[in-house]
Parts: sequence; structure tokens; C-alpha cells
Amino acid sequence: MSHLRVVSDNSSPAHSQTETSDATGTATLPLNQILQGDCVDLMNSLPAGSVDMVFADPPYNLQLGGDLSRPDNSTVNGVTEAWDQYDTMDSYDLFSHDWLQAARRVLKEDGSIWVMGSYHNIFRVGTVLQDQKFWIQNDIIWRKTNPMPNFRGTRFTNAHETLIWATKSESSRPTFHYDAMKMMNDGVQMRSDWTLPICTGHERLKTEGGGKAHPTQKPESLLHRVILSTSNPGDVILDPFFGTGTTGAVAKKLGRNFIGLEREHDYIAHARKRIAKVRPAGTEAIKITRSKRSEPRVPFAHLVERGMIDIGTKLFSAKGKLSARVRADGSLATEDGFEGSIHKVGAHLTDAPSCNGWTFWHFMGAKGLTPIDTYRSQIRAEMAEA
Amino acid sequence: MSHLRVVSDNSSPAHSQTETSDATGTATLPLNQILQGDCVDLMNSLPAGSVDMVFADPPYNLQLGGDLSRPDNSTVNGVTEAWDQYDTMDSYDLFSHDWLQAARRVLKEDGSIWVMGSYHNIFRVGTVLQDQKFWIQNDIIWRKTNPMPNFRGTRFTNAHETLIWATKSESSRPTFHYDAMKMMNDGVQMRSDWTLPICTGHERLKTEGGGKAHPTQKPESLLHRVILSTSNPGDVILDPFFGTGTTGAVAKKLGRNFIGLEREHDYIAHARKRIAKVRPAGTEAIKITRSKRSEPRVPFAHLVERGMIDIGTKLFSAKGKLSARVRADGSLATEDGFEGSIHKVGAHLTDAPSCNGWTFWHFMGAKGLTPIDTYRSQIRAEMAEA
DNA sequence: CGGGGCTCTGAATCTCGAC
DNA sequence: AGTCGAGATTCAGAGCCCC
Repeated sequence: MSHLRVVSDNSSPAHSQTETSDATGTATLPLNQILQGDCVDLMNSLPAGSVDMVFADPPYNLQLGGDLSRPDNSTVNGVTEAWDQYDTMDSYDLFSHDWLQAARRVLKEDGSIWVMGSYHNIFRVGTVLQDQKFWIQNDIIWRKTNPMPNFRGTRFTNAHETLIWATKSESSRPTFHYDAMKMMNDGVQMRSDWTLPICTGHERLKTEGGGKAHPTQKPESLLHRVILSTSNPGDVILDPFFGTGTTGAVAKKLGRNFIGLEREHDYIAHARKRIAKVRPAGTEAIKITRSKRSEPRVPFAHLVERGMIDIGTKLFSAKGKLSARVRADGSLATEDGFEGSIHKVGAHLTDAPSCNGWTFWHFMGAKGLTPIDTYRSQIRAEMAEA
Repeated sequence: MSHLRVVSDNSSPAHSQTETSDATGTATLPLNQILQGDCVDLMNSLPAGSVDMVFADPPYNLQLGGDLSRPDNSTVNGVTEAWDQYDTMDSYDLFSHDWLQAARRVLKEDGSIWVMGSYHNIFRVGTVLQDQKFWIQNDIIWRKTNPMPNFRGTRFTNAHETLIWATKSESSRPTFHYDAMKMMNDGVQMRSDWTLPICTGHERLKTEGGGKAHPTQKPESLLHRVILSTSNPGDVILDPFFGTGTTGAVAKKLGRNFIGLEREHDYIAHARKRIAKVRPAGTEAIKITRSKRSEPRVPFAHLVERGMIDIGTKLFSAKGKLSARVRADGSLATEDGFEGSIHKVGAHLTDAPSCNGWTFWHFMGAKGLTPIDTYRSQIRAEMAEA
């Protein structure tokens, strides 16, 4: 990694810059640092399968010239046969192909990649992603509350940008905090359109002359939602087009590690100052609403074993119409002789393909029919204390 | 044009089916008719540069897996039709290339082409468009007010589809009724995101058996806005994937001519009956359903995301006796370990059945304890501007 | 006749871990 | 790698019945 020029980042001890062993223990990562240079070279210098998330806001006003040369000056003739399907391959597609291929290598199998853009480039990027066998999970629309108006009155106001959330393959199982997103959206599923203001005011970094430090600085709110939804505390988030470091600032705030790649020294200087000022939120604060799937499994038989529900107890459906009796091993039996788990018997009686027995079955308590799930919650609470 | 099989359409005299001289006066067009057959063949049989607009809702290549059921165990009726099956992405690209090339030939130099899709196909379509030197004017987001939820809790709700509005070249000067669009949008510029409901109720065409006549019928409101914004009365609008004829119905209503291309006889039969019933609107009646403007719901998490309230901030009841801390997803946590929404935690601490967290919780500001609702008002004001 | 409650449905790449 | 079983999972809106 001798060609890596590591730019020091004044981090707090809680978010220290380190060369940390990765999951495989075979290499190190430059955590919470900004590396100056070409992002493809820099990514290729990192170990494969080492980062949990890639967030990329690639430039789309590239003027690479007509010579179709890559940043490392290798020639286009060396490209693989994958290129053949393109009639009008231009330099932007080459650029996209190269950096996405490098990003693919460093991303973990179950990691998430986010790429954003506008209609100028997002169709190119989306196509390259799919051609490289990335699997799109969602396309997300960032609806700007305060977009730049169309001054000439010749088109619709360009009021949104598109983000693509993808994984390395169809079989990837990415982190997705469904319940936290639902909580964030007032109790209903988070949709694929996000309404957020553009970056203005104090959040917008300025040069000493008072101009914009970066032409396309993204709002921290956008990164907040991206990072919170599809990563975990302690994860490593790589941003190959770091700019003035919005990804790093939000990652630090939310207790994630970042790796920033950026060519321009000016942007790096702004990003360093900015990130140094960020205070990480406490461990408690970055906790989010737990998903039920992550709760420990409790066999129904434990309720019987522990005497919460006696053997022979009659259980009922919510309105009491259907019933079954509890047996010693935690199975249920109906009057017509069907027997099986709480789920199987519920599915049988309702003639459904499946059934969640925990919410389907009720016992007759002092306050009427009560779901057996209340006992499970009780056991889980005890387990949490222990 | 001997291979054209012209399917008669019972049009009113005001909207008669004709073989009309086109602008060049050298050929005729099958106006206000539905032609049965392959859309590429049919388009190639039409004169070049003869239509003012192409609207296309091509197959999306969804690549659905097995059956999907709702949480109540009912089955989702997916798109399983043969016309949406493609062996590979390459074959889909080839298909897109062929029909777009044919569409390009029949479109006038200053005409508009609209293509819609989802993340499954829209990046492919957009890339092919650009490769064929079409010039994108806008990408438009159709935000569905009532999308199908994500039943497994695995992703963000897929709540939108994308439309691309393009012209044949950068120098094209398409029709765009800027002021009409501004009028439709309560006096401010029409944005690139359109909030409209999906096609349901009486508008949705049914088979005799009561099922869907077409699995992907689009709402007339969507076509209304497309046609009104980028065409003139008397224009010719070609739809190569006519289906059950939404484009034709809205074109007739708005005093435009249509040409529908469709392979399936069943769809054509439905479309003919439907369009025959449409009464062309007088110029007076060509007015628009305004977008609904109800007070937008603001999740508490937006305040956190946007940095108005920091993660870990302590919130207080009006007199400061009760408190809880803010977490990253907008949930609150009390010292004794209870967690939930601002409303749930408020209700818990006051032992009440319910609680309006917006007025219950306060942050410590410069002027003492201030209700968090003040921030909600601020966000609503911003959204109202948008 | 109005309102409350119940049912049905929509372009969907929709589970996971143990064995 | 495939199979099997546990068990987690939905929002808006239209239509209809009933009181």
C-alpha cells in the first residue's frame, strides 16, 4: 500500500483512526481517514470483501476527452468482452465500469452499495450495475422540498434525484432495519420516495471567499437515512467520491467507521475540519427499534414446562371460535384429531398455508382472551436481564 | 401497408377514424384506430416523421419468483403474463433497441417520446434512449398515493414508477405547455414528481369473470398530465403497447388523435369498447384535477434526521418532571428501559391510554422548555412551499 | 341516508436457519 | 445444496353490508 497517501483526520478518541484488522484478520483498513488519490487505485489497494457499505455520489459532468483513456493510462483495448454489447460506449460508461468493479471487489457479499445521480447519469450507472450482476433492492427518489426552479420555463422543475440501493448478488442478504424505518415514518412502512430539503444554511460549507466549498454537497439528512437503514454501528462505510465529507460526518455521528477517497486537496481540507467537529452520538442514542426477527426464539413448550400454561389447557382463536388443547410436549391437538405445532394447527384450522401461532392462539385469562405471545414477551424480558 | 390489419374503432363523428394526409402530404395515417400485430412491424409500416408523440409503457421484465402472499394469507395476483418474460437482460435490451429505433423513425423532429418503467427496466430503457441519441428533457416520478405495500418487511415500499420524457435530439424544440402546468399546480411550476393514485374502482377494466382485464392498467390522470403538457389538440399520439387503451381514451377526451398498436386481441376488444364510450371534452372541459393538498404528516424522526434535534437529546414534559432520550430512528427511550414513539412513551410515563407526543414533549432551548411541535410547524411550512 | 366496520386488492425482482 | 419448519409480515382506497 505504499502508494496510499494517508491524510490524517483529527478524530476524537471515541472514533479513532486506526489500521484495524478486518474480518479475515489478514489485512488492515485505514479507518476514519481520507485517502487522497484516484478512487479506483485506492480501492484496489484495499483488501477484498472488507467494507460493509459503499456510498457513492459520482460526478457526472466528466470531461475525460475523446481518447477513452483510463485514469491509470491503461488503454481501452484491454477491456473484457463485456464491452461488446455496447454500441456507443463512451468515456462515462468506462469510468462507471471501472469504479463500480473496484467497489464490487472491496464490498462484502452481504454488503450494500448506494449510488445516486440524476437523469444525466443514473440510467448509465444503473445499467452498469446490473451488467456487473449487482442486484437492485430499491430505487429511491429524493424529493427536494426546495429545488432549483427551472428559470426558462421549458421543462418541469427538476425536483428530485435518484438513488439505487443494490447488493452484490441476488442471494445477498443485506442489513435492513425495517422496524427502525417504520418508526421513522410514523408507524407505516418507509416508502421509496424521501422528501428532504437540499443542503443550505449553516450546513452548507463555504470557502473563505463565501462561495460554495463544493458544488453538490448533499444534506446530512439524506445520509442519515441511508446509513441508519442499511448498516450497523461499527460497520465500515466507503465513499469513493468523498467531496467535503457528508458521508464521513454522518457515519461518525452514528457510530460507523468511514473510509473517504477524494482527489481534490481542497475538498479534503474542508472535510477534515468538518468531521473533526462532529461529536459521535452515544451508544444508547444510536440504538434503534429492534426487529422481532432478531429476538431470541422461544419454543412454545417452554411456556408449558414453566407452568405458565398448563397441560390440557384449551387455547382459542381471537374470537374464540376455534380451539385446541395443549399437550405435554408443547404440541396442540384439535377435537378432530389433528396435531402439530401451534403454527401447524392454526394453519390447519384456518385452512391457510401458514399461521403465526404466537398471535393466533389465546388463553382465557382474568381479562378475557389473551394472546399467548404475552408469555413469550415475559420470557424474553427475563432473558434480556440475564 | 398490406400487412396492416386495421381493427375498426367505433368512434364518434367528432373523432372519426380516418386515413389522413400527414404533414408532408405524402402518405396516410390510420388515425384513431387500433392495429393488431407486432409493434415494430406496424411502426415500420407507418411513414417516417409522422407522429407528434409516442407514449410507451413497455413490459417491465419483472422477473418475479414464486407466489407471494399477504400477511392475511391471501395471494397476490402478480404479473405472470408471457409478454413480460425475457430469457436474459440482453434479449430485453435487444427488444428495447428495436422498438425504440422504430419509434424514433416515425416520430417528428420536434415530437416527444415518453417511456415509463420501474427499476427493473428503466435503467436499460434510459440507456438505450441515450445511445440512440434521444435527448432526455426530464425524468418524471409518479408517486403512488396507494402503492402495494412490501408484505415481507424486506425493503422500502416500492411506491413510485419512473417516466422519461425525451426528444429526438438536443436541438428538438418540443411542445411544452409551461403555463398550463403551472396553473394545474396551484400557480407554481410543475415539478418532476407527480402524486397520483393507481388505477382502481370503476376506472379499472374488468373481465366478464370479474378479474383484471389487464394486469398493469395505468390511471387516466397520469396520461392526462402527459398529453396535456407536451402535445396540442389535433396532434397524433402513437402508443406501441396499447393494452386496454388508456392512452387512446385520454387522447380522445382531450381532442388528440391516437394510433394504438397491440398484439393481444382480448386487450384490443376491451380498448375498443372503452374508447367508444369516451366523449371528447369541449375546450372548456379540459381542466385538471388538482393535486390534493392536505396537511402533510411529519414523522418525529425527520426532526432528528435533519439535525433540528440531536440524537441523545433529553426531552421533557411541560413542567420538566418527566423525561426521555431521543434515539437515532426517532424513537424515545426512558431511564427504566421503555422505548417507543413519542406518543407511546408519553402515554407510558403518564399511564394514559394515549398521548400526543408533539405537544407533550419539550426540548430545552434558549427560551426554556419549548414544544417539539414548533419544529414540525417549520417543516410543514417548507413542504407547503414545495 | 350516513357512518362504521368488514372485505378485497394493487407492475413485487418479498425469510431464515437448522439439519 | 436442498429440504423443512418456525414464524414474521400490509397500506390506501373502493365497495358493500348493516344499523
